[in-house]
Amino acid sequence: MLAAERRDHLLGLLAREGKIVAKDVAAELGISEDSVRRDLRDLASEGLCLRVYGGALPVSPAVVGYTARQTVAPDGKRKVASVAAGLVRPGGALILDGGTTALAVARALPQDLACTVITHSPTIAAALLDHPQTELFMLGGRIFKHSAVACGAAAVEAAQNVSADLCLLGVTGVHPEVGLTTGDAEEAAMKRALAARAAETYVLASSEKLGTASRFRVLPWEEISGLITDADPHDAVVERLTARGVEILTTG
Amino acid sequence: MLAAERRDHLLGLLAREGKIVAKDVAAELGISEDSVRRDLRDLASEGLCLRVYGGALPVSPAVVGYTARQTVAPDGKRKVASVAAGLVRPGGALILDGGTTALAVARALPQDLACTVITHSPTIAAALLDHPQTELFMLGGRIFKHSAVACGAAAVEAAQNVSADLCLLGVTGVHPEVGLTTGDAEEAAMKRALAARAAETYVLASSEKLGTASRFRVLPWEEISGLITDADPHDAVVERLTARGVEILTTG
DNA sequence: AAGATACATGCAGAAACGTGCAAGAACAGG
DNA sequence: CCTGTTCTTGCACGTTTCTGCATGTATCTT
Repeated sequence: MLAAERRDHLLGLLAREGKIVAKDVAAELGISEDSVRRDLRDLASEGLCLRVYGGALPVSPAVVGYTARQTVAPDGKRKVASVAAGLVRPGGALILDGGTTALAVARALPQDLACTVITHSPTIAAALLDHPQTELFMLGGRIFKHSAVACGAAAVEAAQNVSADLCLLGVTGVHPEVGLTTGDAEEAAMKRALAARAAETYVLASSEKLGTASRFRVLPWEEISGLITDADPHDAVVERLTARGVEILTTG
Repeated sequence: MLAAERRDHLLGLLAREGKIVAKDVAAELGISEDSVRRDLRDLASEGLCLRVYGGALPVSPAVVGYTARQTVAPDGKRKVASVAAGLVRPGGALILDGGTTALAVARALPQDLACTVITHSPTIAAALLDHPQTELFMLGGRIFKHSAVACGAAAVEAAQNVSADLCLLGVTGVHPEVGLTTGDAEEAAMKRALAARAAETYVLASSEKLGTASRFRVLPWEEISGLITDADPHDAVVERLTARGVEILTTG
């Protein structure tokens, strides 16, 4: 059994059954539980699954379900979200990506802020329903379960018809050389489409994502305006990015 | 059974039935009451449920906010939803309208039903994210706050590109002569667009809507396949509708 | 007030985890 | 073809986490 084959099997299982039990898979494939755990750890680090005690679950950041449902985002994400929310101008238009950090941004927006929010995430749209002054525009399309956002041809096409002042993107990996990456090709394409429709694009990246890279590139550094992170300004990765001319907004 | 899976089960139960009895769940899942209590304590500490003596209750929607987790539908709506959910065939495609009754239908769909659901409601999309077998398609457009669904030109246009076996519509008024009505012109247009894309259209109407009418007409009786209601089959309005040749599905 | 039920806590066995290590396979270069 | 390197895999070990039971306490019901 090839390693890649095994990973595919795991991802298939995750999509089909909605969960992976390390012990069962090990028995089924006749390999050690250690290998399964190693694979799951790798997949999780690429943002393709969510590791839990005993196995793994589909990565569904904002999904109603399982433990991924953090009502209260961890401290780092909240701070990043709060800085990002500060970039939104009254009367302006914001394109908001999916994911937990973006959801935290939606929650951090003042209740009575009068602006337009464009999103492809039903979760974020639902979260903004109680902002009476906020004009909401939903980009439709096929919903990708693992990321809980609309992706694919229809969604990308829908994105062509909007434009905004600011785009806030969440990603899986932030790497000085590789750029911004994510674990799914369709998602990457969608994020590109979103970024292309805004005058400025900022990336939301809590510190644990710095220095990591996933399979699919979203954008090179040249095409983004800046990075919002809770990492230390003297962090090695942050300094390499600064040297590359990337504007860094920290939560300090 | 994964610990995370158990927690999800609890949250699902909370959303579906509006309460959790620790003893019952323990028996149902074949685990100790202590584990259930521990889980409930954890969930409560995250603000995901309200711990009470003997079990737990959902937290108020205002607190959780972002998810579809509003209070449980009243009994009548739940019964209507359950009948409606029974119309959905595995492998089929369903167009699901917005509104509380439609949301109840979404919740009543079996967790592992393999079908396609097309909706213009972010709330309903969010509610179906944890159905791994369900293909979700979101119709985008401007979100109308009072009804929390996408309406308007973009949404109607998006609807032109889909088709389904079944459309389930919620309305505000159900009147033997006037037909189906709702309070907003854009919503009415959207509902018409949805109905036009399905082979069959059924209307969801809890009994309190029978005999009432709102300002804008959605569809005349000729264009719908039937009505799903919890009203008595001998109700005056129901009998008038039967006389007009409308198929009535009751919850009895 | 008393019995019943639910609860928190401590504890022990079990299960899952991470790490280091060694055997083996795949690979590159000589 | 041989050799050294790298990567993968499974095992062993100590650690952490989970789960069910027992105990004593709090809360509800009658």
